[in-house]
Amino acid sequence: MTSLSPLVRSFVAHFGEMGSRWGINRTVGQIYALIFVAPVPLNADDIAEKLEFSRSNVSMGLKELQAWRLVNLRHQSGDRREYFEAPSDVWEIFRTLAEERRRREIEPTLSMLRNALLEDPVSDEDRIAIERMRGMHDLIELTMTWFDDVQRIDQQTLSRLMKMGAKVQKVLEFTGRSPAQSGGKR
Amino acid sequence: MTSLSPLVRSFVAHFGEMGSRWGINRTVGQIYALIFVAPVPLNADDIAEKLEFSRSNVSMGLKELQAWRLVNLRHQSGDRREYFEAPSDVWEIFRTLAEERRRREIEPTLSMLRNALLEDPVSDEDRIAIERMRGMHDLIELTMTWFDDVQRIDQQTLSRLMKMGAKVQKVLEFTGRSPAQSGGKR
DNA sequence: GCGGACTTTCAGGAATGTCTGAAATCTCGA
DNA sequence: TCGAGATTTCAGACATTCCTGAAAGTCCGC
Repeated sequence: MTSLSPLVRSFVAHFGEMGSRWGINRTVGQIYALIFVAPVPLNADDIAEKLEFSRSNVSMGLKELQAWRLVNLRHQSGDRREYFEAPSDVWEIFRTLAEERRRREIEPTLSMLRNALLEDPVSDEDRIAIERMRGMHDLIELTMTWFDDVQRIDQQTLSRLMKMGAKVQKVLEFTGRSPAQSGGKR
Repeated sequence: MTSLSPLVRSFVAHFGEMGSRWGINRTVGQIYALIFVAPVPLNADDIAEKLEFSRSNVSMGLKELQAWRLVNLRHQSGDRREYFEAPSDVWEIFRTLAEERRRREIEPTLSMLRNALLEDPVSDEDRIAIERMRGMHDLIELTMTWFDDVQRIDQQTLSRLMKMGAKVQKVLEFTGRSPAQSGGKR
């Protein structure tokens, strides 16, 4: 196997960088970038060789990517090694990422906030703190409900909706739903 | 100034944790959490005392929060110190965060991808890599355009739209635009 | 149940990132 | 211009995270 083309090299480097800004470690980002642009599934040795990482480092990175459900395993006949590939559909990757982050980070945050909202404020400071937390809780919850809904829309329609952007608002005005009456601001 | 209530303490701790998972350092997360729930603007000494950080650590944290435009400065008459507060509107905080992340991370990524798309593939592998990168580029660009649009919708309408969730799809079917013909897989 | 191909685990060294106190800098009133 | 209060900078101590090679583990055909 030959070494990386400059094109792929720069892509890989960039996602290593991005990964580390998003709380994913650099090598994991690089491994994923490589798998993503590869024309065929790769095995751990391929990756170690191309990125010049130790074999064990690659093993750990792949394990992490599997925990994030970002890679699919393939087997090639007559070869016992495992081959890894990324979904070629970028939407799917984003969706998986969002789901995992939600499970790992958003849900625990929501549950911490819910607990806080049940507390009896022992002071004025607490009372105000709880008020603020409620604002955050409500926004996160609304966003998550919306996200659930949106996930059920098929991709084509979603694409179309997104391209409409703000125009959706116009369409909405025809639905008869009282236009901006009372409305809980905040 | 008395020490933190258990309620606030756990909120602060949680956001320290979250911060470190999102590529923001722990102390910065804690400082922001404290400012967010505080009933009044805080100065650097208040923060250092309540969180038991060194004064200089707080100074650096606040500088970072300012760079992210997440805090507003206040001055109190007869006091030369600077007081910091967070917007009490959580939407505004999220919007600012999204804008900054976009500027710092998404835009550079888009520009790297655009450069890649202009390259002449020197091999089959490159050709496929470019194909994949185009998919990613297009999705990011679509999302960003959509995001721009959505930002222009006022909060109340946006809230209403989000609560509709997938129902928006139904409304769309009345617009005459070919109703989900062919049907996007998945 | 043996041998070999492949993978994972793990202790500890390397690299990175964070936090501090001391000193420098800034700012404003007198 | 001075000086006191307030803030920032920065070198190095400290802490965390990452990465590696060696060793152990797993799996399968025979």
